[in-house]
Amino acid sequence: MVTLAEVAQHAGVSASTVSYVLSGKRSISTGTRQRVEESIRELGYHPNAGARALASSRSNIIALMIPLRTDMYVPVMMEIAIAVATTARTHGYDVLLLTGEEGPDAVRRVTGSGLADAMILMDVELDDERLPLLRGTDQPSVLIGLPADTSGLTCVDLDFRATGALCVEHLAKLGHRDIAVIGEAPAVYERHTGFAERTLDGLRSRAQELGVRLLHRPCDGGYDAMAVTLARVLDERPSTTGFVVQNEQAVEPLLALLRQQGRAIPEDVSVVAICPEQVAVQASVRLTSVAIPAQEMGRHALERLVAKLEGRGEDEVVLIEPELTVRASTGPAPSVS
Amino acid sequence: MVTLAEVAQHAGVSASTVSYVLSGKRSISTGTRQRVEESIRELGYHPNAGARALASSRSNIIALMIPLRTDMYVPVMMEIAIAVATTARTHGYDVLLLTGEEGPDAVRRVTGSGLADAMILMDVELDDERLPLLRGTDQPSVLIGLPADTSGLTCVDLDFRATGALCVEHLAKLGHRDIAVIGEAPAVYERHTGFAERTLDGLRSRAQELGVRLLHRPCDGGYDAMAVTLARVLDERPSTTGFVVQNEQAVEPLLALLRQQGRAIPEDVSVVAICPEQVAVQASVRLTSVAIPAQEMGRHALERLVAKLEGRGEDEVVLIEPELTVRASTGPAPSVS
DNA sequence: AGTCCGTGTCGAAGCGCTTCGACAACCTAT
DNA sequence: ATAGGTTGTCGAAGCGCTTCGACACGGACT
Repeated sequence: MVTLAEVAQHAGVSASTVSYVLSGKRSISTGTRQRVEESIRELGYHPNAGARALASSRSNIIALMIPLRTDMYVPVMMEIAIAVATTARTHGYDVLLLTGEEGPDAVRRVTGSGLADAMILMDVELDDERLPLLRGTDQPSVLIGLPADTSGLTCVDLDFRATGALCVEHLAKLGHRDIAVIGEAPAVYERHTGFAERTLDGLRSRAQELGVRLLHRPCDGGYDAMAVTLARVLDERPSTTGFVVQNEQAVEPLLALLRQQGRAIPEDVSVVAICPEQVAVQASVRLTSVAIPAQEMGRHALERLVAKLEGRGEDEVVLIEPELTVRASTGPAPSVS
Repeated sequence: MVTLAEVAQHAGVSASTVSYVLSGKRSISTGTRQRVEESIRELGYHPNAGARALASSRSNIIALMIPLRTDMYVPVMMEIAIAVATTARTHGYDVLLLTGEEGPDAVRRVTGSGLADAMILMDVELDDERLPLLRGTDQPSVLIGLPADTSGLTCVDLDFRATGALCVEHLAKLGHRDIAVIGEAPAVYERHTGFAERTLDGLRSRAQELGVRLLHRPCDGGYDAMAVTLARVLDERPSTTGFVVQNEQAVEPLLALLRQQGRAIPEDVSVVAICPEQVAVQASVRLTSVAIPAQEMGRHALERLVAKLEGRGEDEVVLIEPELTVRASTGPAPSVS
């Protein structure tokens, strides 16, 4: 294990000089700098993380709390996590992975121990129990997702209300007057995860504005659940010609079931999905969809956080503008015959 | 920020005593211990991670390198990562998330800086360039996946060779004599990720033993790729009645396409999948499958690693026994008519 | 010539913890 | 009673780094 002191000796300078070469916090003559850098390379020196953290009270680590539930919108979570991790590296940070399991205690532990300099929370509930802790500490944090009360917090999220509105708009413009919304799993609503409710809000209010009828049903993933839900929907509103699906895991089942019933997409029914790009493209019908920009969310969150760490950047709510991509799953509503 | 010294003062003992209460490395009288513990609670003390790491040269952090590619077997990766993280906590460790992006440098950085005490590598290639580094350091590590040469390494993986064998066996026993294997994406084979090749090995050798004909085709995920692949397979081997699918993303497309061609599952063709339990259960047909035990792999890997950190535990290769669960997608081969 | 300032370097203190050796106090076996 | 062993506690020395103040030096001013 090579130490700063050894590098200093090798380069014929003092330890502090080496430190300043590394941090750039004081000016160093070109000659000295080069000599030091050469020594560092030659000896294969890596600064000791613990010592650094102790002396500077900065760990250069960012904590990322991901939800424990591995059964929901997994690819999105993963993509966000990866985006956070890779972006973090470009700013000199590493990422500590915390699962929701510990709950609020994890926040206490991390801030208390100086393990991380800042944290990113995913899967934020409307009234999340971790929020008071975040407000009560001066450790910077960013939420991915939107709680009910965002005062004093920095949040990054897709604008799900606008997303909902966009979907309705698209279908309405095509002449659909009866739209069914296949929502997330009931558990998601029960947990009051904001995004699902906000999507619904956006759907409903735009539907009302446009005079479109909306029927919303939560739905678990998988074929069986989707079959039951679809049957109920069509029973209650046989005139339904447009679908908005928010549960990734229900997308493919819905398409298959519709097809199976002899309803052609998009001739008889149109389907808009709210899902990652990849799902929309790989589905059995190229889906008109609003993409969930997981990568962008992760990157954004991290960059906001770094800004806060560097003293720039206020608390603010960043809502990413949704974009609807028209593909092959939507078309004009069938004319009433 | 409460320090050890403050706790010591509050409890009326020396700093070292508090430290020993915390670590349990020396015996402490019950009275003293209780007093100290009370002070800790009262003051809300959390040991400083950096100081601890510096003094003890142990960070209590485990690095987890996950693949960068977010488009492949994502749920499996995520589940492993979560299992690693939660299991780590039960042993007092935290998990640092590294993406493959940095490549071998990440290994150098982490071992060099003492950022982590040990590491877990996922997505190991047969001849992975990180392996020499691992062998050259005394930092413990565990691979999830199996490289070509496992000497001096600890590896945890599903026994994919046995998995392949199991699939063929099951189909053969049902009377299928012509089996098509829908493999992972071509890119996976090109990267020489061991598991895909080992599965194929197992499939082939058992097929030969049982006198079954095998046709293997790599296949990207999604409908289009699957459609092309399936057409080729059926063209080349019209007598195919059994399928083994290894690419999660191809499962549903395959089922849909078969159905679309009027081939009933399992009456006309049988399908065995190698995929996470959830995929098998949620598919449009309940799939006979060999589960990829992601959680178990993550937990196992972590526990091996902790064992090594504690001086117990040798280098060894742990192959998890595959289990085939019969569901509704396989049945007797149609009698030749 | 003397003063002032900016630049580059160094020494030393200290971050909060672990751990080693020392030692007082007590208990047991002679 | 005395030697020998436990048991519980303390003080002090670092772990490897950052950072502050000091200072030497040379150039640009009066």
